[in-house]
Amino acid sequence: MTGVAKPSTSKNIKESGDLADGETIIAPTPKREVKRVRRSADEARRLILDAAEERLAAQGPEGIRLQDIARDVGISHPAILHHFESREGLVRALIARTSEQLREKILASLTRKHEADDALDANDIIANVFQALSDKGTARLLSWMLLTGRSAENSTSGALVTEIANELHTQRKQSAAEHNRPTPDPEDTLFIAMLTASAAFGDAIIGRELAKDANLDQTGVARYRAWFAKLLYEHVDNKH
Amino acid sequence: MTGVAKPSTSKNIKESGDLADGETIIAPTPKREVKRVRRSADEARRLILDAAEERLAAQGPEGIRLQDIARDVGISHPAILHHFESREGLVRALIARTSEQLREKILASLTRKHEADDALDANDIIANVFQALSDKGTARLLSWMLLTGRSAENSTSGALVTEIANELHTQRKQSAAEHNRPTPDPEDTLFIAMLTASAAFGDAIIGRELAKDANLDQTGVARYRAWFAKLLYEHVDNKH
DNA sequence: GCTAGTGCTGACACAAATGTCAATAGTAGA
DNA sequence: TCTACTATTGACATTTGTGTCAGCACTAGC
Repeated sequence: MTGVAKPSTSKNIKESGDLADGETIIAPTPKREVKRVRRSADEARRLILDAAEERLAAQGPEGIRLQDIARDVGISHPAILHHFESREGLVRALIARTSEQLREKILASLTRKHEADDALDANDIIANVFQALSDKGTARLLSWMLLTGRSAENSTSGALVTEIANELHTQRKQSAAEHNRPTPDPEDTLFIAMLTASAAFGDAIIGRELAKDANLDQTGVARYRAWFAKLLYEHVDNKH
Repeated sequence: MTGVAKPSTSKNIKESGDLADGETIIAPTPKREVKRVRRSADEARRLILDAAEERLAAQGPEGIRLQDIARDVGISHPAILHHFESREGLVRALIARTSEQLREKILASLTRKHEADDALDANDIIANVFQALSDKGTARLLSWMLLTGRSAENSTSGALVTEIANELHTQRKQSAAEHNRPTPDPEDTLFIAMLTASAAFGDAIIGRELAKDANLDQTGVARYRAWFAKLLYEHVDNKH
């Protein structure tokens, strides 16, 4: 979007920077009259992160450009630098927020199942995990983080799998005890978590391509995920 | 051998630690005396792509910078533009080459198993697929391709899964016929291929993090892949 | 109403990367 | 050996994006 032709000479002619509203171009735009919007720092940060997130999801890593994001929010790009110090700071903040959101979503999904009586409804959990990674380009963001070597600064995504595996294993042990079955192998549970994470992650990135190529529509994708859930479920069922 | 030191270049020096060939750095090389190296166009293209591939694997997408790659090869950056027209052209060529190599590797691995008597040795195939995607940052490249929306131009990666699924299904049908068993569901085979692709793809990107976090060493990772292969194998065994 | 604090802005400085161009120099083929 | 072809180069142009700076303007606290 915003394929507006540049003035090509210098940047002085630029009106107010808001390319969205057409009226500002024609009108002399008495800037003095416009009341400058002033938000709380938290609110401003939130809006900026939202815009950055959207850009990232829509256009990939290179979509994170201060000028563009600033325009989306309706502020000038130095305002972003004011709040995040640098582009790198913005990226880090975005990664941190996204990771935390992912963590909350997935753990919530797991413990929700835990409270319900049926030990683990693989179908729902799988669907939730796949969904969480696909939403808002979360997997894209994390993948970019890994691709650019920013993983060292952020341990959330890594630690998450162990956390999940532990939670899962607790449930499996409990379920096994209730049915008088032998305790499952912890590594088996870990591998289930790892496979789910990898598969969901990969799916969030190439899933669309795969589905398109295989001529799978919405329901086909749903069948695929259900198939995967069943695969795991049957494995668990036969195993313990 | 361009020993020309750019005035006040900042981070190029810092990065030079991972250069493969040391000779270009050490040699003082008075420029006038050096015989200009002239390669065939194909050879030059190959060297440039190799360097780009290495940069990409080591430093991520942003590692593909004409100046750096040119320095790696030992040429000037306009030479790259001469051979690939633009940076975008280089990227496209790299994607094409990598996709093709991946395709060959995986299909070779599949048909190799086909020739051997045992229908499909899941262990080997899985290992090969995971390996092929991890090598040289192939998955990273493809992931970047998808992240930046270049997927439309390249159908290899997408079509590959269908191709694999077809090949796999042929083998399954054959195996089923030999053992007087009912024909397997084509979609089941497709899902196996999709899951394997997603899992291997995801693994190539976050696998390192997952393994590190879960305290899995080399053998642990091998166990994980074997576990996955077994999971599929058992599924196939129970299914048909 | 006044003042301090700070969110925010325009203009500019700066760096880095891609791309252009005319000229140079290997090399194959006559 | 000569000639046409083209791989290759240094210098330059352009673009684009980040970061700096001094000052303006909104709001809370007095």
